[in-house]
Amino acid sequence: MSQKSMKGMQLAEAKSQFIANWGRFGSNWGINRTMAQIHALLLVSPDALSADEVMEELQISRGNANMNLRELIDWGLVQKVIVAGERKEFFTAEKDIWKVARQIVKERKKRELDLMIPVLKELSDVEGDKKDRAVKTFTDTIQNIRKFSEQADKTLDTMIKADEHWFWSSLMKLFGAKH
Amino acid sequence: MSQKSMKGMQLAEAKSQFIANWGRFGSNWGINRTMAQIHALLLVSPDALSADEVMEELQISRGNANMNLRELIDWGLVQKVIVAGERKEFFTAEKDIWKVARQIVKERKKRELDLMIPVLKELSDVEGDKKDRAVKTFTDTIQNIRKFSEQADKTLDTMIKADEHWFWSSLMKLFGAKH
DNA sequence: CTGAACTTTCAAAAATATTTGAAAGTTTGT
DNA sequence: ACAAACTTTCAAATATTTTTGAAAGTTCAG
Repeated sequence: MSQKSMKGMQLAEAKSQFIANWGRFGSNWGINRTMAQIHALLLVSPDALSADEVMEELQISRGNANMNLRELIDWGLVQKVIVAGERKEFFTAEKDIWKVARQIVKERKKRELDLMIPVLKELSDVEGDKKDRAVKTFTDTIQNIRKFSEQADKTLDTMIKADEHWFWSSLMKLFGAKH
Repeated sequence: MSQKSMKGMQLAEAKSQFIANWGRFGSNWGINRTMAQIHALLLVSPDALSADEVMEELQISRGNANMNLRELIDWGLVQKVIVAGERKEFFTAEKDIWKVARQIVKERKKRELDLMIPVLKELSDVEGDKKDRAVKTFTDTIQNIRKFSEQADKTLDTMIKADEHWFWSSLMKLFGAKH
């Protein structure tokens, strides 16, 4: 790789760095590396890309491209675009990161928190003597997690509906006021 | 007593359900299943457990238990406990979920956001004609992600330092007022 | 110092997840 | 209806992650 310079790098290099990094971090987020890379590629592409262009750019197979594009659509992060006069499908990603983050929060809440809350409710009323330390620790911990989850549930719902400017400026006012 | 009742399940079953679920969800969070299961086990154990007890309860090998306990300590979620008169080490987990969540946010921020921000900074000043749509889309998207990340960085720092009651009640006041 | 008790390491095995590519399926223009 | 253009499927191959367990390392009481 090139040495660090005062000037920025060329677009092609910057793009592949971005794709590599987005892919690396994506895998900590329950999203697989290729999916995150396709997402990154579409995020920085001015125009919608075809499956072939994605395959070519990322050097992946047709099946892989198809499957991950489908999953990105499923997550609401990518849309199909119909181009007049073209037979094949094109794909484009929402570029406003606030909307992307909101969408991810929305989907993860649906896939995780909304499934966990009923389980916690079920586990809340375990049988047994409340004087038994094992029972007490169990019920206290579950109750604590449950309260936390319900609080988080409400907060995330608010965020999902929020406008970016209102959200950040409210938080900043609030948190700034504290010190 | 009664086999089928409206009442909750027995402790042993509830415990294993909780461990299984915490493990299942943990894997969406950059934490592996066994690590999350050990964490769950310690969360509901009134006393600190030895490595042997963890191995026995979760039916895992010594190496696996050792490695995942070490990683949990690394994440700041589990501590070693010295028990007077005992030679072996015992392990215990913080049970206050607010503290657990704060610790997870702190670590993930350190491992992800704090690494991503400098990369975005580097990618911000790509060379090239700003009239070129490819260049413009790239720089705009990176800039957008960067702004978002810096905003999130500040907000998470506030949360990491916050007291639970203050945090939730502030958010509720704020968000409740909006409707 | 010695050996029992305990912890850590790590190469090989097992389990999981991802990717490939060719065949099957679908759509559309003529 | 036909066939070219395109998309989807999925079983097999690959890659990655996790787990095992025995050996090496450490600690400590006597």
